[in-house]
Amino acid sequence: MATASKTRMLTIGTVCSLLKDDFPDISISKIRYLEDQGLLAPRRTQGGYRLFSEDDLERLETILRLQRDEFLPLRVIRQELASPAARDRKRRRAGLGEEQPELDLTELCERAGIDTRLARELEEFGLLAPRTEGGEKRYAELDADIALACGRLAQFGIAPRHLRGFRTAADREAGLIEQVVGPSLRARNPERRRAGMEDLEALGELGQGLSQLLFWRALRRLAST
Amino acid sequence: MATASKTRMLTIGTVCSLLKDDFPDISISKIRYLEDQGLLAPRRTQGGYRLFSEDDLERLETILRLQRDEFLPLRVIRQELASPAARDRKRRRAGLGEEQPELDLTELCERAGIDTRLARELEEFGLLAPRTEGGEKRYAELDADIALACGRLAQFGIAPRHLRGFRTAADREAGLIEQVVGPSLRARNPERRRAGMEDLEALGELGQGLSQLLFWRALRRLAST
DNA sequence: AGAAGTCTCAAGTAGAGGTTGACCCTTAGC
DNA sequence: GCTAAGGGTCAACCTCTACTTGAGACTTCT
Repeated sequence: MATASKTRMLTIGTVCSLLKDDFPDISISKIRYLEDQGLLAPRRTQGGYRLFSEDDLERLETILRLQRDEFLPLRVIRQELASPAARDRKRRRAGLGEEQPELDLTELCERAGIDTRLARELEEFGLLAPRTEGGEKRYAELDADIALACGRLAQFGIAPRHLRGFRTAADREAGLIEQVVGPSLRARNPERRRAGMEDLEALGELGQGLSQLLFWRALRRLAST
Repeated sequence: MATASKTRMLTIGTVCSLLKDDFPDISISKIRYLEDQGLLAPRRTQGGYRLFSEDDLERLETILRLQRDEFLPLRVIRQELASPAARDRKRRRAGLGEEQPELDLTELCERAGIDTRLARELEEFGLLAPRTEGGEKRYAELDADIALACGRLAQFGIAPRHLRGFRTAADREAGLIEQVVGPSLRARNPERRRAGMEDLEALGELGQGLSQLLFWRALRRLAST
């Protein structure tokens, strides 16, 4: 009886109360129903009690999130979860970014009005993200704009390492949006993918607008003290 | 009977057969039902016949698409379509130091098109920051814009608690700038304070631009996988 | 041993999303 | 002006999803 007794297993009631915070309308009978519909398959004790692993718990959370936030019907959620095929494979360079011309380091520095030392530093802190191609770094146009902004900030005494936080914040915010539109973007239905791109665009605008407003408010508070 | 007879208007049966190709399960009764549910509002003849404009047709297509491909319930589609009233890009960004009129909760909710429950939630997570004055909460104009953005994000299933990160990021970024200009702003010398405000403004723009660019880059990466 | 928790299975419920039918009115074409 | 084809409302009905409830029996914990 060695196998898997290590990892903590949860009974249905425990699972239910754990999720009650995030999903107030969970219930024991609902969990059973979801199993009945083929969305969950918890282990069982010899006596027939359901035992939920951490993975089961996570899966259940995903189900509830898709249901609550994406309004997906269970039938669709089942499909979504059944196909881990959504993982990569597709080197589709679609949409949002049409193919952009790329720059090398010298061009970037010239465009941004910075020196290579600063560029190297920016790269070190993840503010520039070139792709390497045959030993050569290639920068997107966007990176030049980023470098320009950073260069000007540097003139105020704000070094790249201070700016790392900007990047991680942007990444986190994008990650949030990913959670929302990711499934659509990876959908098999091309119409749904297109809609996903549209949502991505809209959410991007909204998110950008929001952080802009919040940032501005914080600054104003700063100004008025 | 001169008015508006120029643009071609369609009867319900025509609309129905036009859409039959793309949406086989459309029906006259369904269109009527959608109107009943407040999703459509076609004009009427004196006799009471529905008359659909091209815009109505487009709107109907959108509804059917959202329903079929995104599985959105009508209630959500209605919201979705009702909101783009927020279309106006307000570049209004009054100077940092200026006095702004304030709003109370009701006004805020109305301006942002959200309900008080959401407003309360936003406040809970620090996205709205009213000042309390004699037991009354007073919101800045900026808060209304923030609430508007959050409301729209909520329609995408992004709840206030997911947005807390946006605020903390904005605060951290503002804090960074504070470190640079803070001393000037608190200086006794008014000339130096003025210069500090100018720097604050410039740094604000730069910081905002930077996080915008970084966010955009992260999204593009998302779009191209 | 006993209380608290869980099991299954059948039946019931609430709401979304329409459909159907009865009955009457409009509109376009002759 | 007549008439056929199409449209209007309204109430009742229907189907499907997503659960809930209750009865009766079993399991687990202490």
